[in-house]
Amino acid sequence: MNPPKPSLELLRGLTDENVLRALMAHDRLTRAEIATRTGISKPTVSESVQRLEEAGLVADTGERTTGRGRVGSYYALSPRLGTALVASITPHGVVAEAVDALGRTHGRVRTDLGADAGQEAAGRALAAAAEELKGRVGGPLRLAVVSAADPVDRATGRLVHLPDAPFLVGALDPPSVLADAVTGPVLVDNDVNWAARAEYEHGCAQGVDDFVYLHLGEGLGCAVVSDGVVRRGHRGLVGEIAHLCTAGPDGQAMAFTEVFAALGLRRPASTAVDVPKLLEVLEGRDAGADRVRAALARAVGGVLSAAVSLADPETVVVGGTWGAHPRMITAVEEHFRRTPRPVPLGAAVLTLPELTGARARAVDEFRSLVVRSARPAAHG
Amino acid sequence: MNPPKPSLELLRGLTDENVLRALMAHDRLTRAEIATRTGISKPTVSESVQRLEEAGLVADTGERTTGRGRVGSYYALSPRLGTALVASITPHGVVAEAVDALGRTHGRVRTDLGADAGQEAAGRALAAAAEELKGRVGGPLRLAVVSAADPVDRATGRLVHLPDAPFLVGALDPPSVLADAVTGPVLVDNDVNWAARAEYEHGCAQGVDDFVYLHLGEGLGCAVVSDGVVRRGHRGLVGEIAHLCTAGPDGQAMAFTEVFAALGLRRPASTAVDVPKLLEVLEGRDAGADRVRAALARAVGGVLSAAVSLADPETVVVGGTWGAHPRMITAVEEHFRRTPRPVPLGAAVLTLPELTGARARAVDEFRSLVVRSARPAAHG
DNA sequence: TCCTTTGGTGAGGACTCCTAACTTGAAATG
DNA sequence: CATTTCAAGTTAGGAGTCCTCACCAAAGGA
Repeated sequence: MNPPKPSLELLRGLTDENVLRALMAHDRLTRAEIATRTGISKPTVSESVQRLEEAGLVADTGERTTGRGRVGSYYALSPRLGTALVASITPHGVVAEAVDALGRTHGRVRTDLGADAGQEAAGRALAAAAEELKGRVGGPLRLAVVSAADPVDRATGRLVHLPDAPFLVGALDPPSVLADAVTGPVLVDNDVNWAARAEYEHGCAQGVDDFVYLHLGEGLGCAVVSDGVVRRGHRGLVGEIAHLCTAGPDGQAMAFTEVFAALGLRRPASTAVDVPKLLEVLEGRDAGADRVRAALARAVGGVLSAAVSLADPETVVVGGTWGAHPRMITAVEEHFRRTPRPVPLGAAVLTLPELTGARARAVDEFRSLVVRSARPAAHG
Repeated sequence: MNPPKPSLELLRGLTDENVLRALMAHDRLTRAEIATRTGISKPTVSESVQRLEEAGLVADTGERTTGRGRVGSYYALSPRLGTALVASITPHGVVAEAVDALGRTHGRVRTDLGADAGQEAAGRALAAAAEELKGRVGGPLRLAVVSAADPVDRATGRLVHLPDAPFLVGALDPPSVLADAVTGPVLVDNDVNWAARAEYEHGCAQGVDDFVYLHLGEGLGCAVVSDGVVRRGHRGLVGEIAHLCTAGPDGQAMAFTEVFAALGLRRPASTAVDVPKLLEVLEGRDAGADRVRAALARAVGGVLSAAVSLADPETVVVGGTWGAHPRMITAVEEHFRRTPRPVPLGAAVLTLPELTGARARAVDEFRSLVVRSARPAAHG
């Protein structure tokens, strides 16, 4: 609402931020290089570097320039800044990494979980992975970004069990599980949203500010990217499409998840999609397989009509264990092309996309944490 | 990506912005009052006021303080800043206003259009209204914000005719129609989006950062507010729900607009909803009316399931000629309450909401235009 | 008439950024 | 090996911005 109050302190903070951002983009720079990169004069940069060195944010690497001219000192972000934790939790296991402010990965821990490991095991694995990484990188974990294969409450970061949706990871509260290992905030979101971010930054939706990412796997979900940001909605449940009203096998209206029940494609005693069986059908050659493929295409088409109406995407990206299957893409596209408002359709291209997206967010968040820590007096 | 470069010019610009924003919030202030309101020191404010007066943005009103102490001079935004045009175009006519940077309305013009006036008449009425207002306020129209009762292309501001959707206002290109009367940018969006903004700022969704506004009138539309902003999507067609797949009268899946065809509630030779007939049914007491009401509630319920899945709203606001009808609200709520993810439902409360929303945007936009004009050298 | 009160101005200081010139020390050059 | 070249970094000085503090001016109240 109100513009910031002008002050010389604000100006100095801006100089420090420029210097820090330069050192986040290039791992080591001399003061003269920082000056040319930022466009700030050499004396001002020198002052700022001195301030930041005293504050412990920047350190002389000990390396020196070689070549003609005076020997220069290379500076870099202090290794004592610590790292950020990135973790992905799926029913199959936990993968965790530590990343620094330059976006470099400093370690990776992987824990496989048995089929019915339960949420306690997942929580323990996450906490253990964090401790392991903390020890390995030898510095504090300043924040964490967690991906979970379930809906996440936006306000608390806890996993949410919605009616008639599979609860793959189970009740888990990452912020409290990680409270001991991580000194700062713990950001949690579901894997589909992180995957969408990854496709936006490095994948097939690069630079597309408005798109929808449809995830079709054991669970059914999607992500909505609007104006370049993954939108989460009030509770963080954007994209939980299990109950979206769509067309069933015989043309009757039903919830998306019910379509799989009607087609006999649910896992026994569960609301999760029976992926092996579904893939078998996708490959099938008989008339029954044709009928199921058509029914799936029609059901997905109903979901897409909703996505087009409510998100107006430039493209739709389809991912997930069976969603990205070529025959599925073809079937959906063929159906979708004949609707009143078709949109280009593409298959997701990244592997482990949720980790990529979470990592990108962790780096962003860690960087602004570091920049903020350079201005202790800023209260706005 | 990169923080702004620190410079003394930036600091000065910030002071000027603080002074201007203070004068936008209170129509006349002395320099001492500006200093206390902004928290900036008196000498600095004095310098800034002098600069802004020389630049023609601020003017001595000639009024003087009364009471104890030295007589102070009241300053205000210069009347030569001009005004912003706000206009709403519906099939029934054109309403236009001029607003200044303080948010005060300076004139209102209303032109009724005959039932089949056509788009040329609408365009002429809009241009005439703009000229009339320009003459009446005696200054330039620096920008325009237009509401139109049809989908609007986000990139060009032109109206779009979607298949099987009524084209109420018709082909119209507000930016070119207003090019002569308005010196600056012309922002166009559809009435539903503006209405949602109005309900967000002054209506029943005040401060609710994530909600969906459903408009049920001759046309069918909705607005999605996410993180406090009306989202428009890639082409500006968020909320064009005519083809959203929902449940028909007998439970079969069909496009939302087709439900009205199936119920005989479309206007002859058109895809617009026959509102008088629908209202008659809403009031009806026989079994047929019950059946139609149930069918409408079910169809709207399907749309809401999509809205909940893809936007995760905190509340849903229903407006429009028949959508806000008490019996409609009741019927929809009764149905919606029994779904897996119900959300509080409310009726829209504002009259002429699209004008209110467009006016709010016009004031915002005009204010930042004025602030920008105080920093001629800012290139970022 | 004198005191109080308040808007506005002036002087001076602290601070930030910049340009320009200078210092430094190693590599290139002869 | 002496000299030149070159680039990193420092120093000096100046311009500009904001602030505090003191002061002035003028109207109202005592």
